[in-house]
Amino acid sequence: MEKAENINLHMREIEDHFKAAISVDCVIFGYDESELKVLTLDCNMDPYLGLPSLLGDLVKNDENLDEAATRILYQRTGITDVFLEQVKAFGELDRHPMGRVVTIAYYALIKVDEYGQNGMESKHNAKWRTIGSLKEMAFDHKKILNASLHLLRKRLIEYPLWMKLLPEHFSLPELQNLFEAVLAKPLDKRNFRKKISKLGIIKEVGKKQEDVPHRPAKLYAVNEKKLREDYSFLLKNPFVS
Amino acid sequence: MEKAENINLHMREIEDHFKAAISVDCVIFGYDESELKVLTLDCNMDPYLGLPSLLGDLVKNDENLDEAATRILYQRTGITDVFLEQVKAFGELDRHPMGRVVTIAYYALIKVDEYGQNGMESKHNAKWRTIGSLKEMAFDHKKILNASLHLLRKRLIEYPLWMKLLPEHFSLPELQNLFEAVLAKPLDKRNFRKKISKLGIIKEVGKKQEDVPHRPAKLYAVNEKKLREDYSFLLKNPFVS
DNA sequence: TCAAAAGTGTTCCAGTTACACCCATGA
DNA sequence: TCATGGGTGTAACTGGAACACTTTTGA
Repeated sequence: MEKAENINLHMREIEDHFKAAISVDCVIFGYDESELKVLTLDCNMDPYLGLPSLLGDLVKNDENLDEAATRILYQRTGITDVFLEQVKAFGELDRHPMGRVVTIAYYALIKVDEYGQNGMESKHNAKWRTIGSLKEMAFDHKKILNASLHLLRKRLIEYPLWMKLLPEHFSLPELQNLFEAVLAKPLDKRNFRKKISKLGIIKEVGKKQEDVPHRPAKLYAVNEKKLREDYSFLLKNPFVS
Repeated sequence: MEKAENINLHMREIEDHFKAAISVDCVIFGYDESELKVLTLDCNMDPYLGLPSLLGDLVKNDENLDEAATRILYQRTGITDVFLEQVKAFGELDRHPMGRVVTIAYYALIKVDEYGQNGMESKHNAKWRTIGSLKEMAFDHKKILNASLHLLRKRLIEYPLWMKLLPEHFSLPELQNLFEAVLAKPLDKRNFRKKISKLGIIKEVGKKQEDVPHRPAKLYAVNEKKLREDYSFLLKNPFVS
């Protein structure tokens, strides 16, 4: 009796209670020209007109949060098979001028060369901007970006996530530049190479850089076999376990 | 013109769009009798009748997520000044039988002795259960617990969060037991003591255990001065930076 | 032959692990 | 005096940090 009342009360609460819109915002990281970049739009909403914003959308009623993030990525970039991980929820009262919108932040890692091939950048008005150039952003997106970058730095040290940002063939100097760009600090070349080679998850492809005005670097690719043995979750499931 | 339309479209989307209820669920950790425990309720909702559940509530329209978590803690335990950190959002479609409820998980660390003094346990029907005993839980709360425990383990290694779980005066064996309970693995006594003493954030209080049938252990307390120097954020702001 | 970046090993220090015995207390 | 857990140091190992010169290519 009392229990049934409790349940009814609870049902009513959910039915009648203030409900908020739920959105997903994606911090889409790319690595290009030795710099870490984020895909942004120009905000078209007061009072943030013209400021860079992340790519986001409201969550639909038939998709869970991961699916919403995947959909947004696909709609905005045409890319599937993306590495995505949830960062956290942001729910300040005043974070959205149109009302209460709680947003779930995700970060994504994509290969800029594949994205560029689809020619999606101009189609969707999305712009790659370097991390350093993003001083002011729309909504609380700067806060979201900072939290995402913080997480990315931790993840990059723990897991070989860099493979999600690089083209199929890459050189060790490129890889080191990527680390330096993400971690925002210089690394020792010899120590870096030692650490990478001990991981054993890259292999030479027998090619070299071309058209460079200096000694060309050897090119490497991810060693899928070794990767499967040590980090199978990175292949199977795009979401870090 | 086009922009204004866009904004109107966006407003309408937020106004009209499917909105979900947003809740906060708290994984309240406590340490007692050499075991890591979680504060739970008995679920009174089908189909989870009688299963242990976390303490949660819907988020109100005038509070942000952190405030909601703090309020839930206070209402359920009477404790203020709690250490809280967001874990992540959980938003599976079928996670709540009454409809779409996206929940934001937090974990909290409280001192069981203070909580017990308030006599809140019986008043609120909340029960301390050991981690090991929680095999099946209501909703997706087992998943939430696992994610929270995972985060706690990482945090405990990085920061002296254990001070949030221990009484004012504690012994080194107690502290080591806490680590072993959270990490679920045995630690070497001498190495453990070396590491703790090198941190320099605890000091002897000049007392010993009483009423133990063996050599009594020395009691320690947190060295607030050193803590302020090294981890001021743990005192100022309950949320990990 | 020069400029520019690629590539390569060794030494040192610090932090982690492994390990065994004596001590203080109450019964 | 015995049982129980508290308290202590050292040696080997491992991972990270510092560091400078030779090689390969295109211009």
